[in-house]
Amino acid sequence: MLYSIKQMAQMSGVSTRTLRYYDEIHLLKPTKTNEAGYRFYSTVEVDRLQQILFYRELNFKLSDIQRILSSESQSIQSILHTHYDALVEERNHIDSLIEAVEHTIAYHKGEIEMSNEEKFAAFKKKRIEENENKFGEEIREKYGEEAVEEANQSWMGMSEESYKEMQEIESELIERLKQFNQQKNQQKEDAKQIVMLHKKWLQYTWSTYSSEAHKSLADMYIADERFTQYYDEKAGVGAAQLLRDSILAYA
Amino acid sequence: MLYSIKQMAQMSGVSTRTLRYYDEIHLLKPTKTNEAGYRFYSTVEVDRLQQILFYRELNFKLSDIQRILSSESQSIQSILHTHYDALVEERNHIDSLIEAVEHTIAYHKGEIEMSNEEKFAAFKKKRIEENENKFGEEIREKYGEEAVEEANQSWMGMSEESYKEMQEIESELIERLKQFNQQKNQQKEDAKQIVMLHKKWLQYTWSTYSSEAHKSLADMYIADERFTQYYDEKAGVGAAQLLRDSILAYA
DNA sequence: AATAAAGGTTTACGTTGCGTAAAGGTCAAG
DNA sequence: CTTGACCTTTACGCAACGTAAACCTTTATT
Repeated sequence: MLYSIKQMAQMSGVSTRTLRYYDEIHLLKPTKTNEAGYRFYSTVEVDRLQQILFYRELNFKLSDIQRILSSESQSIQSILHTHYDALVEERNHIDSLIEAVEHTIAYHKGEIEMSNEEKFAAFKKKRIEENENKFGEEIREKYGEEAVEEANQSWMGMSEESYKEMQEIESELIERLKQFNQQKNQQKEDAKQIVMLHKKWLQYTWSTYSSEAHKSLADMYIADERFTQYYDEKAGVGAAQLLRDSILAYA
Repeated sequence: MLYSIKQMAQMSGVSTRTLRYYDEIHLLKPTKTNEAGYRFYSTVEVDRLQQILFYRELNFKLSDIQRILSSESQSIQSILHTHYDALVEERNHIDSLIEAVEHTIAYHKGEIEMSNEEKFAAFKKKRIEENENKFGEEIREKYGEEAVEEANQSWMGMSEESYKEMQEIESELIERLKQFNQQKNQQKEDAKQIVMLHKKWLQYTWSTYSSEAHKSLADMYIADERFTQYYDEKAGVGAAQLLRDSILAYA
């Protein structure tokens, strides 16, 4: 008993396109073909197709099904387990997504009035993520995992008040740097002050301060254009260079 | 402060390709472009990108994100809810998949020694599915939902013994049909016997037998090439036609 | 100022599993 | 001999980019 492609499709509930595709990728070949190229399937292929569809419903990729159907139970086992693990992980992922969407919905409803602290915490978290993406890799290489972790921890632990202080210190630092940058006769004392301010600012997140690390950081300021741009824009062109030199001299 | 595409990418942790793609689909355009075509982004785009990534992590499609970011909270609500429902459904689906894969694993381990009855049940289930795909629609139209349901039920309720009897009856039917088909002088009595056997065979699954339905079914035998092929192959060319005529005459 | 290195651009194919035409042969039936 | 019904191959479309090719700009270095 031979089935035409359409009969085969109707019997199994798939499209003829699917059968041609499976032929194309060598997943399921017809027993024979016509002189005209017509495909014909026997009961052997019907059974194989049933198996394919079984695994397909379990979300297996066709390439995996391919391997399953042409391998010993040994590797079938491992494929099944791998797939199982992937499914479990996916479920966990979706679970967390569901939770997150629930929160988002509640937030949009206005049901969750974010408190100031929560907003601040979210803000800090965002900053850390940004910094991680910006410099995380380089900094970890230079100062090690723990230093970075510690810095992030102290960031997250920082109160809104401390943050304001830190901001103010930075403002002063920049103001001084600006003036210093415009001076004709630059005073040693001014440079020292600036370095002090910068140190103070750093220590808000960098509990294990050392002058070595400070100098090393200063080098990065120049090496990385993003630092340079930041200070040059805020305190005038050359400010980053000036800050670096000052740190190297007086840290 | 303007960011180059690479800076933007590093800050947010996406690839430059992604940013170009988002530009291409009008999801995130740079604030300005160079004479040379270089893209530059401002903090506005940084924030928008953050939002995009937020929703992207929740598995939203980019087209949905597009709509979310450019619509009032009214439609945001509905998009969120739709997405939420989809996620829940997906989780349920995955849960069932996990269960199924567990079973499959156990089966492959040989832990589940399928009893004969279970095997038989699985076999019957498979037959029904095949039949549903083959003829389900047509038969439902002709005989109604209940008739089909009932037939399937009696199928599923059938014991292995009954099934063997049924098989034997079919064997005899086919044997008789074959001989009848080869006879020169076909005897009325032989035809009647054949119809009887077919009726008996039918009644294993068709508890509400009527000669009307039997005749109607006979017409289908000829109309559907799959029936025709089946009987012609088993009992010789012309057997299907013969069976039909007999049924019409003596049912 | 010339050159190398780094970064930018567009174009386009590959991925997964088919759906959906388009253009054109083949086969059984009237 | 002509319909239809069914078959074939070819090929674009989808989602969200990864990857590579070929080539132009900007920045850094000599």
